[in-house]
Amino acid sequence: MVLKMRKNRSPKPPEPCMLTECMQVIAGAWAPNVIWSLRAGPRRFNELKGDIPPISSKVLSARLSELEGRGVLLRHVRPTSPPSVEYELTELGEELIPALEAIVQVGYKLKSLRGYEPEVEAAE
Amino acid sequence: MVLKMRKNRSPKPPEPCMLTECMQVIAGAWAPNVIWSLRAGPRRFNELKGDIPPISSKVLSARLSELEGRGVLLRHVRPTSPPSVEYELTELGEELIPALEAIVQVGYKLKSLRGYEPEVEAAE
DNA sequence: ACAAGTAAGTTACCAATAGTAACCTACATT
DNA sequence: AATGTAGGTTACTATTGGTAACTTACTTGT
Repeated sequence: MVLKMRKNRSPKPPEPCMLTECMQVIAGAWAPNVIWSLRAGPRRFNELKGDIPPISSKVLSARLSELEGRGVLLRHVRPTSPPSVEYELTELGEELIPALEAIVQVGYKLKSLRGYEPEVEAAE
Repeated sequence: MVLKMRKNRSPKPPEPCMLTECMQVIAGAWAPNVIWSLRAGPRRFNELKGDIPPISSKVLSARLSELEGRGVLLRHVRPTSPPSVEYELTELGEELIPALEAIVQVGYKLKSLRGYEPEVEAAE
């Protein structure tokens, strides 16, 4: 018995594109966390680094300038000494919050679905 | 004038962890697209590859076995000739759909925010 | 006066992940 | 016999991420 490939369910898919479209905006390591940390207002470089402990300066720096380039956040240098830099979400950046909230909700649900920790035992 | 670092807004952050928690489940290239393609029912390897054109066999294969390992989807071999393989979302996998829907919604919103809003399907 | 601290990064180096293209097995059709 | 199909794997390269040390210019502590 030979199989035939089923057609694409969406022959000229409009939606997968939209998924990819949005995913590209929040792409890159820790990008969602950065946006999430900024949701309640402006935040400085080292504050963000403290909010997201396992992130390094290098990656945070890279992510911030990418997100700035994509119009998700603004970089604002303040004339303190030493100079400090504040980042804040743009209007576009704020559009992303509902999606991140949905992801956080799933986070909680996954925890309760699993119920227990799938800790790996020995056996290598 | 010297600055003091503001405290973490969430001193023992429960929510950033939940974000990361869920993001790890959908991590890896094209993982959200794979889940999205499976949302309406089971799908075979080459069908998925057709749904997500720029994905390669290698990456699709890697993503599918990771997602299987995380309990997001099931792999089911059917005794056709040549053997065919169907993938389908588990209950856990279905929990992710609302978050992906939220991301898709943002995708649409970004398009209109940016201005180029070609509701017409013209000219490729 | 001089050492140490701070903010916001950058740099060099290495590891992990993703992309590209060729290849594989076993069976079916032409 | 040659070609096609399904579901991958393999080798190789390119891009991304992680670690740790270093930088610049100003401030504070001893």
